[in-house]
Amino acid sequence: MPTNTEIARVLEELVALMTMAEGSKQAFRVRAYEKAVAAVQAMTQPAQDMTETQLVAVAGIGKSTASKIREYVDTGGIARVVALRKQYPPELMELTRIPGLGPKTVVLLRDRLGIDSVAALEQAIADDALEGVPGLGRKSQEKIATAIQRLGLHGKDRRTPIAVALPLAEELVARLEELPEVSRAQYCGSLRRFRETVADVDIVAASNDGPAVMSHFIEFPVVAEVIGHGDTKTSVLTPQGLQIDLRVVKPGQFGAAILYFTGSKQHNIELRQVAIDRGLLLNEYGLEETDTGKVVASRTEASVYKALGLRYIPPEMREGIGEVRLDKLPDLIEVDDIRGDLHVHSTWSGDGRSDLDDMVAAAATRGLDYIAMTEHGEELRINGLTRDRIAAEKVEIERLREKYPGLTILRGSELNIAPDGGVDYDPDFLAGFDWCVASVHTHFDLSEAEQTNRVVTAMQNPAVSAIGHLTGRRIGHRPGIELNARAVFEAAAATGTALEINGHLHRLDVPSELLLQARDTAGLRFVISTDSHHTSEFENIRWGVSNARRGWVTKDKVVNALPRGEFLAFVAAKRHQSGV
DNA sequence: GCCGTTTTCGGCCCGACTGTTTTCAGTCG
Repeated sequence: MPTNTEIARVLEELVALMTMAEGSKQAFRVRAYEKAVAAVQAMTQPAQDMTETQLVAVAGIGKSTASKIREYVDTGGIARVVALRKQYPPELMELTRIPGLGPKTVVLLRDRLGIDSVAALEQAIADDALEGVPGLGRKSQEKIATAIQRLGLHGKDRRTPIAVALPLAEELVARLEELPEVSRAQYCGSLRRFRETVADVDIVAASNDGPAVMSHFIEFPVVAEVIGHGDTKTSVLTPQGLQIDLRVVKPGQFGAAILYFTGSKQHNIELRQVAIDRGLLLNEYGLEETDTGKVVASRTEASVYKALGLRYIPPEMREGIGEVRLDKLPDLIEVDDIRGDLHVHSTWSGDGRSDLDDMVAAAATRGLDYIAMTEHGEELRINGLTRDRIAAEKVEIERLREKYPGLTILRGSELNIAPDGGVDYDPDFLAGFDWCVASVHTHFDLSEAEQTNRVVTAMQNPAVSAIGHLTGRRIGHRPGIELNARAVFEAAAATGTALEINGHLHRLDVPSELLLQARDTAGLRFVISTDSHHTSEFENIRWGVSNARRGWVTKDKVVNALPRGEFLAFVAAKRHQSGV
């Protein structure tokens, strides 16, 4: 039976195919299906269990889409998709990946020249055949030829992991803010919304001299190629093929501009709808009265939301999945709410890079109330600690407890979850730890049922306080393990086991789309951890919190936002239960 | 295709840039 993610995927294919059929991404039918994709992604209930009537009740899903979803669930396919695939085969669809080639041009090329694949297009260019086609000239042919050359290097569908894009964006913003002409700069787009991969980096700069900013920008060392260059908008490529778009607006328009460029597209469309209902016009320069053109708000994002009669919606929530129409926004977790860090390594673990004293000192400096030292369990052969080594570390931890009386140092372990759900050490030895996080580090290729059973079994172990980096994914490198997410959430709630939200930019695990699905699981608790191996990595808490916010995680669900006493009570409750 | 205290038809977000046009279509975000 298909999950919501799979249903959303087939609807996304329908969006692409309909774009060809309609000849435009802006076609109302295309946008309607796009809305339906967002609606399915935002649902917390499995669509496969819903009747057509129930599906139609979901905002953004009408009769036609509902029946297609049922058709997909019941038969494993959608006749309309199959028919459209025949009309627009995958090889032809490949052509739309070439920047500059949209549906109209692709269809035109097929009708005029019989071009139905990238290879055929390359041949046509070699034969100099494109210039005869209406609307295409010498420049178009050259642009397309270059675009094909670097297809794969930066095709429209290539996405860059946030771990690569975020540091680059922060550096570019700092560089822009050093320019005398620039008063402020901010990266926007999906990066600001904290998506785990991005297609490009959008930056907005406030300045009264756009052309000057642009000429500085195209000289930045990171710029390998200039794609487009205007007075207010410039697009460049990095040597790695990542596209950077820079927009310059007047300082007084900065708020409206970053709101617009942060998106998401769907969020913007909904905001503009709200504006229209109020007789207002919203664009990247401001919110103005439609009749008079008088600007109502533009300097800050907050002022625009306020003028629209809305509460400020944090960037991480702006996905157009219902946040605009919420009566009350959730009280999202913030970095300042975090009181402790419960997944920390030192050089006692083979892969630790700062020693125990430095790690504890860094935690104390950050003002944390409690931390858990969670060195790797013995089953992780390269990095894990034997019982003797754990006893030796215990002596050191007791020394540090005296040195830092204001910091509660829990003695723990990051246990390895075996394929059968078992963990390192024996029950008596495990009982000596204060806090254990159990994680999957091996056997990533078991079936969904086996993986689910494995994780649920580990949760039933009274020594396991939390499950570390749930899916084990490495963003851009390794997919996560197959899991029945709903079963895992329910078992975590039932056993009082927290789910870790790992703040490493390479992990961000639990993924935010699963966090969204977990919203209505009663009693489920999270712990936001840095998984630090070096003192500098305590900063990862920012990313863990951002990922949690993307999943609409509220403060009351985060155990390491609890004051020390309440947190210790949560730990004790799990350990005293007999293993449900 | 979806939607509706302006409801069953007629709307549907808005603008920059490019290349090809003599005023605009296509693409993109």
